[in-house]
Amino acid sequence: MPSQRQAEPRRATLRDVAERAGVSTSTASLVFSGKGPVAAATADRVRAAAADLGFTGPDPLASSLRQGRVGTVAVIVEGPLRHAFRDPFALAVLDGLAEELDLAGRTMLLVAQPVEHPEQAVAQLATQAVDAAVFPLCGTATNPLVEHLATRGVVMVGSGAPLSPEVGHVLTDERAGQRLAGQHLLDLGHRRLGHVSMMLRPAVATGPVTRADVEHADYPDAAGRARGFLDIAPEGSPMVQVGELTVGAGEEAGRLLLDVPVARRPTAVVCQADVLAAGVVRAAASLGLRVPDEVSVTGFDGVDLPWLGTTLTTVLQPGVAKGHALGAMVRRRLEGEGPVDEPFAVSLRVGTSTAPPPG
Amino acid sequence: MPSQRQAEPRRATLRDVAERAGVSTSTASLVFSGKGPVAAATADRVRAAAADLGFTGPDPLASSLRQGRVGTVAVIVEGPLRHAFRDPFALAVLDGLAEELDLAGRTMLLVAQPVEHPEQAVAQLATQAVDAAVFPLCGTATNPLVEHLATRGVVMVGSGAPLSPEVGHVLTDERAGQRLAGQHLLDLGHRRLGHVSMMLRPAVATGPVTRADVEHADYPDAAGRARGFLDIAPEGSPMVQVGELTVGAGEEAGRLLLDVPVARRPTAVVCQADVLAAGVVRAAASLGLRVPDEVSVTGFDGVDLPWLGTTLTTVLQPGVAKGHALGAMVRRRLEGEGPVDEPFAVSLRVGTSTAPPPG
DNA sequence: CGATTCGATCGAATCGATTCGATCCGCGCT
DNA sequence: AGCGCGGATCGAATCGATTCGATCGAATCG
Repeated sequence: MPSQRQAEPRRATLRDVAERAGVSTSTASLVFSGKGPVAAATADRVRAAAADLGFTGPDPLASSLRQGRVGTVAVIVEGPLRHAFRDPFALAVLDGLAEELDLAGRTMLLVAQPVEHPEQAVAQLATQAVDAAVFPLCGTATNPLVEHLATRGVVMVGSGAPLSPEVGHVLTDERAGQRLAGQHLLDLGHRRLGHVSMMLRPAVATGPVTRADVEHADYPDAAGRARGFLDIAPEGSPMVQVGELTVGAGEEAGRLLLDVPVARRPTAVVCQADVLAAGVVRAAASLGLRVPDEVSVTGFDGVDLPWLGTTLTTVLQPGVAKGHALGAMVRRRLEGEGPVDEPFAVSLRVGTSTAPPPG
Repeated sequence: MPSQRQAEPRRATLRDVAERAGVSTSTASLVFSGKGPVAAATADRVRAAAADLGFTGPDPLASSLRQGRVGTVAVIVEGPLRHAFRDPFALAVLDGLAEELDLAGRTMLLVAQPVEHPEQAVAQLATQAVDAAVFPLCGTATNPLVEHLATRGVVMVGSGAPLSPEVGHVLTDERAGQRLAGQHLLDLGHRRLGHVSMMLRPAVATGPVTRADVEHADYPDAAGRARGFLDIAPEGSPMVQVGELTVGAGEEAGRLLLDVPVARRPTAVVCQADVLAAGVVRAAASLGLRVPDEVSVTGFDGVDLPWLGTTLTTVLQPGVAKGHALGAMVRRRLEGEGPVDEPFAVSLRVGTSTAPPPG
């Protein structure tokens, strides 16, 4: 191999710049940070020297070390990104968060935490300097990262999980929200309801679940919504959980609920997410059932699914706004506020996917 | 406000640990990095001291400053995340990239670069320490970040853009790839082709475009694919570009091409992306045209669109693999390799969305 | 048994900035 | 003329580690 004999030009430092401008490094520092009074002429000399030397600005590392501020916020996402972000709602939250953090001059460090080995994320984050960590998507109730970050003194913010007194939350009342959708169906006259739940614990397959499964759930948000459904649903209403948050899984779940003798078939299906509801609508179509005439379907989130002919009746939870709220909470916590929980309001949006039951 | 009189416990440092264990900080450092020979007994004492003091490990900032290695790779995404990642292909690339970087112990710093004010990203990145920067989605041909990062000596890798000798690329031969799809249609007997292009420049509206627009395009990938189409398409074939990479925009474009007198209507539409092709399929459906019997449609990427009844005939470009390739190139460049371009192979996958023309 | 070598440990320099307190100078005020 | 003040600048300490070279004792070798 060609021995690269170009004595590595060594990038210019603040000291080089100061020297060239004939000032002390302290003065040069003031020029770039703008924190102290510097004569205009001096400042110009320093800037000229910097330009000559190709000095782009103080080294972020050294600067952060001294100031004790990094400007980076870890964003923890459970599972592979292509799963987590397949849900448009997750994307919306992420986007709102990004906008809000931008405003505060902070950048997102994206950390994908493996579902099977969540502890691996600890090693990954241990070598990264961060001011705060956000759990933007409701994940498991407990998370090995919490202890690590807590002892490091890193501020944590989440949206329902992980559960810990150290984590501040932007909290949706999942239970009441889901009840809203269920009640709407009862009001329309439905009496046979089905439910499609998000994953109640990691690594499950799509299939029926019981009240007991809900009690022992690992994902607080899914459990909360399931409780909301149980609050209003007649005893024995069929419930199915999906293995992943996708239209395909929703369709599979929908078939499980709808492909049964008509006497047992629910006249309405309450889904914990719009993507799942979209799947159920597709399942209904493939079974020759018209929505909403023969089956009503509700979702959760209120995301945009232009390819679905129908506008879903759904529990509206503005994702971008939720991201903003998370970002704002990060900012407040970095300013010294303690870990508090803040409510995030949801509401029912009636679309064209619900109607009175047939007959 | 309650004056917080808890004299800030000051987090333990390596020196504190060393002192408590009765060793020098150099030895303590060796214990944590495992870089030198340390007697087992000594190591245990140090670890015990660390546990007592709640010392989680060396401060990442100080460590990085000394070692000149941060472990962070900036990932630049043009436009709001909810737009960029609405395309499943983009997600797949991101995911592959994340996996590959993880393997190398590096973390992704996600930077959303505003389309209208791309220069704002410079300020954002200027305060962040990064080892490398990746442009995983083919963006505009030029980017203000390139100059900034180049003078900082940050390694850059992209997938087709920005165009600069400093940036190494994982390169899809867009033109040849798109030609594959076009040729397939010609072979089937089609003679009237239409084309749906991705954005040829930032901030455009969905609408017709000409050969000249292709020449002056700002997005190399869209331009390349358009050239591939032009290579094989009969003179005067209608072309439309979309304003955003979504199914909705594709549908709009599809209507523009297909909602015309039958004599002028293309019998096949070549699309630059699967999401756009999906939109065209929907447009055809809403116009009462059967796919593929009355209209053939081809896509690009080969992503999973379970909700679309059809399997698209498409130019297969495995996204996760491309992400891996990008990550691998980052690693090699950080090991000293220069900025080279590496080809990324694509192939035609024949699905159920193409057939011989009617009649 | 003296010379070597090796393993374990330490001291000090270094990475590249920020910031506190001190110094210097010129100006206005009395 | 003397005093005080504030703007501009500088020197030195500091942030929290890593690493190079030196030291020292014990084990190995001839």
